Amino acid sequence: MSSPCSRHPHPHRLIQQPLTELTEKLRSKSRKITAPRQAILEVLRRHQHPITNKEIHTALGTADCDLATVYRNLHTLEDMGMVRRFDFGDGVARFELLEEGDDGHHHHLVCTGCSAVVEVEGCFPTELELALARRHGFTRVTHKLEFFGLCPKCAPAAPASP
Amino acid sequence: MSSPCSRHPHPHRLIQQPLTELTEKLRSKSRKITAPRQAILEVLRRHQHPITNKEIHTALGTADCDLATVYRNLHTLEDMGMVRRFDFGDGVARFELLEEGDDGHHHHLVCTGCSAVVEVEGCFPTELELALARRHGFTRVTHKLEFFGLCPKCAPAAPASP
DNA sequence: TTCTCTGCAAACGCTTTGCATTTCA
DNA sequence: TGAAATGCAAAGCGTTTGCAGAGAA
Repeated sequence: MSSPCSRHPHPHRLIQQPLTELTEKLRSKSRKITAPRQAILEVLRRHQHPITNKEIHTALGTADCDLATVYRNLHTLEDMGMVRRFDFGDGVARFELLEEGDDGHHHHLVCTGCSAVVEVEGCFPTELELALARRHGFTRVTHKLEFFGLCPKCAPAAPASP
Repeated sequence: MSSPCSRHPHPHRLIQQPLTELTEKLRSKSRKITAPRQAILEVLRRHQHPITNKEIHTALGTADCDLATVYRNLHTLEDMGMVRRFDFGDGVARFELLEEGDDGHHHHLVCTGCSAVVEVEGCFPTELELALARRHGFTRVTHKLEFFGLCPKCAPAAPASP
């Protein structure tokens, strides 16, 4: 890919951060380390693609807590910069745990058939974004970019197309 | 901008299509030309940026119809390819009327302060998208891309930043 | 007359919120 | 003890849907 941006240090989303490191971050901002919160972090740590509140809630299993608590915690974690919100355009928020020092800026290729997700290394070229900002006098410009298509498994089901 | 895509024949969104041409398109697909439908098309024709169902409903004024009718009509128009849906990530669908022959693929720069919208000429380089599709074996790959930032009017309100 | 569309009202799914209670520090 | 977090239930919001009646072809 010709012009990947530099904001993307963790292309494989393998969260190496131990749970203790995560809870430490909570402690440092005087947030309490509760059972639901730890369980939610564990679920996020195990998943390498964005997951919804409901999926998190289901994945909690024994460590079950109220769905509202999941929502509240994801807001908290987002505010603290520990988690990043993604929008696949289906009206449901999805979240990924962030590695230390990663701002989480990256994109996905989502199968419109089976919802399989591939993490994308490329990014909208930064120069284009800067040019755009300059041209219209905007500051603090970012972008949201997601790709959609049919994965190899789902492709045969649909009529031929490039 | 280095690599604009070719799918964007109408950068200024000045809808020149007369209402009769639009209703003709409806007629050709055996959809009825009703008062609410005409009024909705008129509203869309007058607006050069994506607007929400509720905004359309409000803009109807005297030609008022049920909000559900607005929703239903925008689905119909979308299915017919006369309108394109956009998602600014705030959980509300927005629509733009399409010119004949335009598939509506373009992007926006949205002010996070006042919601001002600028239509963007640039696009994610097609070659990158194709490379991405090839690499992961996906077909029919498209993307959703929107830019967000602070417009000149809203910039002073926030602390200095590039 | 037939098929589509509309209004109305109810329901839906995701998300947020108020409040009393519990839990962590 | 005090601040923060939780469970529960209700509400909020955008959107969809069922149904009976109205309207276009």
